[in-house]
Amino acid sequence: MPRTAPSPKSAEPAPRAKARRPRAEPGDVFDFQSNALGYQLRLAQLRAFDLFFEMLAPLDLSPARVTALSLIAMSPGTNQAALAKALNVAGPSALKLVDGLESAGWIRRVEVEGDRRRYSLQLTEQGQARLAQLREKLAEYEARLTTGLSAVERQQLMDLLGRLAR
Amino acid sequence: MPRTAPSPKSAEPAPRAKARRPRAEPGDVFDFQSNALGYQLRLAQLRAFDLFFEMLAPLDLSPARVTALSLIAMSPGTNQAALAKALNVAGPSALKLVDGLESAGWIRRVEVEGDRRRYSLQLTEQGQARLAQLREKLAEYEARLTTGLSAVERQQLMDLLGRLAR
DNA sequence: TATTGTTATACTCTATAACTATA
DNA sequence: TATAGTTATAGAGTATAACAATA
Repeated sequence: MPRTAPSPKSAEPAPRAKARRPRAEPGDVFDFQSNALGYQLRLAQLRAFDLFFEMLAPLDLSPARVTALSLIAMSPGTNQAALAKALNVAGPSALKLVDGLESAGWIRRVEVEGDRRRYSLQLTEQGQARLAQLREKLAEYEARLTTGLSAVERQQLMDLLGRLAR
Repeated sequence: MPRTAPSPKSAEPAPRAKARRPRAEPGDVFDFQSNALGYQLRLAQLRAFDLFFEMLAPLDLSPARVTALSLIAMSPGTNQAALAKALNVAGPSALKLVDGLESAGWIRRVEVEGDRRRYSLQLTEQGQARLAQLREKLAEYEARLTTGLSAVERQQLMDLLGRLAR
């Protein structure tokens, strides 16, 4: 992604008559990035994802899986339909998240007595045991993501983002 | 996506012995979202994308296409290889962006005399004419995205995001 | 040999529609 | 009839590998 201009060109000599092509510079009327919040958001998101996968891929986790795992940990016994609704994704998407968490050993599907249509989603013993490690990793991730920001600035950023997503 | 807790439960009576399941609440040790900047970033990004497509789909544009279009408008005559490098995407991805912009009537591939391998990417007359409209739409998009933020807060957010993506 | 653009292919994430088995 | 979970399928986005034409 083009983050910034290659270099300031203000010190360059003016173009000589027709010797140069009309090549616009960042900051001109066709520069739809430099002052675009949507674009900055996209770049920040890309950086956050890169860092996330770098740090958490060894645990077989993606951002979406962590969210799903967190919901299951907070509401043990929940089912896929409730999970899909809470995550605001379609049924098959929730199913894949559950499949992923299950094959990575984090959770298990348990039959529900009284309703043979649904599964109760529960942490495995291994998953339970690994939650502490995950919490540490996530704290480390957040720390690295906000390297260079003070605690106050980090909170400011959270607040401003929250007011955006409202 | 689960944005906030359903409601504060602090006013509830304490659980009676074994009458309740151990159901954790947001803010507890398994809540990996509430205080996670990465998560807030994801939500804000989702909101930004939704709004973008709502407002700019009629122009056959996606965020990536706008970035590509902007680069072409700022560097008329550039080619796909240069575009791919500037966008930090693989060749076939740049090709699809160019295909999309071309079939939407924004740009055209022009043969380059002296090097029959490459195309010169240029705005069409129609594309040229629609740039002003696009600029307006993007300004309106930014305004709607930051509804509720002051100009100072918007700039703060840009700066903080920039320091994140560094 | 290297470069430009292209095609073929694959993988991920997302969605909808249709199916099954249960309720 | 409605619900829970699943399968099949499709589309957007990304990537790599292999290829043709040209330099």
